Amino acid sequence: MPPADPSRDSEYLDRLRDYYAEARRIPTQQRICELIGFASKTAAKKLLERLETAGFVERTPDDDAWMPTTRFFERPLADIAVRAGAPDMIEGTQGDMFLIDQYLVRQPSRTLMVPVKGDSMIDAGIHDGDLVVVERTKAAKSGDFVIAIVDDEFTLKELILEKSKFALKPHNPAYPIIRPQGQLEIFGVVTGLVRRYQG
Amino acid sequence: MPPADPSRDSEYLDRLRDYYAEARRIPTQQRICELIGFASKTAAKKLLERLETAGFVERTPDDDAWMPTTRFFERPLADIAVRAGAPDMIEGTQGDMFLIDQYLVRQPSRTLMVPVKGDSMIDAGIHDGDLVVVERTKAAKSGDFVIAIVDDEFTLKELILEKSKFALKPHNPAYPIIRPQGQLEIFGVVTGLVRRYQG
DNA sequence: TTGACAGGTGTTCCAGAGAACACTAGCATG
DNA sequence: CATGCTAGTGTTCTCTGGAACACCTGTCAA
Repeated sequence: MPPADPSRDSEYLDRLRDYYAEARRIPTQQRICELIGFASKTAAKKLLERLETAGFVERTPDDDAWMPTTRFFERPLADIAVRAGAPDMIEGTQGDMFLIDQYLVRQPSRTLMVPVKGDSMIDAGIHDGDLVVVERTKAAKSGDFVIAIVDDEFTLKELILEKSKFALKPHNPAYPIIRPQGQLEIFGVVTGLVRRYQG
Repeated sequence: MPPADPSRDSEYLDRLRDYYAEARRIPTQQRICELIGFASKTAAKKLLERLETAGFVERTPDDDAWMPTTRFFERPLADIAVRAGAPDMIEGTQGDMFLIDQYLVRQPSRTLMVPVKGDSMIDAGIHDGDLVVVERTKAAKSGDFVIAIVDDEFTLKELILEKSKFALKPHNPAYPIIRPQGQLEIFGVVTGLVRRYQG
């Protein structure tokens, strides 16, 4: 038997990551045995349980299968605060697509992307040309950035509570606070933002 | 029996997408029945086969399970500039579809995500806690936002040309321009930005 | 009118995925 | 030295996921 190497699991984890990149799922216990060379499924099961306590995988909500956590995809996430030198060890890999999507979108069927027009939210770091991730169902609360419908126009503002009435506050001193007369119609809540530089 | 509705599958697809967002896998035939209301697993199987020909799912390399394709992760892109009233037209599939990852990442193997620390770029709309998309290969040019290595520390600044020498300019008046003595080492070029609101 | 097809229901059957349990070899620790 | 923990092997059992097949019923086209 090989000596107990505490860093061996990270090598195993790499195998699982490679498999996930191809098949987009955590391998079965049987396939883990093939991938790593275990002779017994129990070893695979225990490995998964170790990876669970380490925070790389977790049970599905139905508790009938394993799923990766965000830490599972963590490889291309560089920690610039800690690292000194040795930048080459943090190369990204092919299979890590859809990390961003999963980071931003919780309920796909209720989520859409909305391009930002204008600079009324510039002081909140939301620029013209950015794309905001909008979740339609979410109940908007004071302090949320929302897409509201004012005079048949869509507008992105912060929802605030002013004397127990809702109002829309731009983040740009050049624009006034919007205090709607009747009902304030909220199209959706901004849950994320995406920006692309240079072309 | 309900009338054959050609757009019914897209509603089913939404259920699968929501399930995938939670459990990170295509549901089993049995669970598809629960999610949608099918009484027979065969209906679930045929649905998956339809979605395969439509290009939303495919078989794993081992041909023992279903996995999502890139089309599975497409999000609707709303054009609020056109709007005028009818926001619900965006519900349908007719609008443009859009892949966040593809939008931000051109070369996955050369791309990584870097969390932003500090507020030295706040005036450029880059906040503490944002994630920037960094491409390692790209040749940096004046005007680019770059991750540079200064004194063994990673720092995010704008690369500028000052008297035919490169320097690093923060976008926050509280910080000074960095004029490196010797070689200025560029780790990568910022090609995108991702921000998540509320939790 | 008559197919043919699409989208379902219902049923049977089997492989395999995972749980559970007993057991073992190294390695640390008191 | 005993003790216990960790990371494995090997085995059995159960249950479920999926394939296959027969059948049903609206819709549309010829």
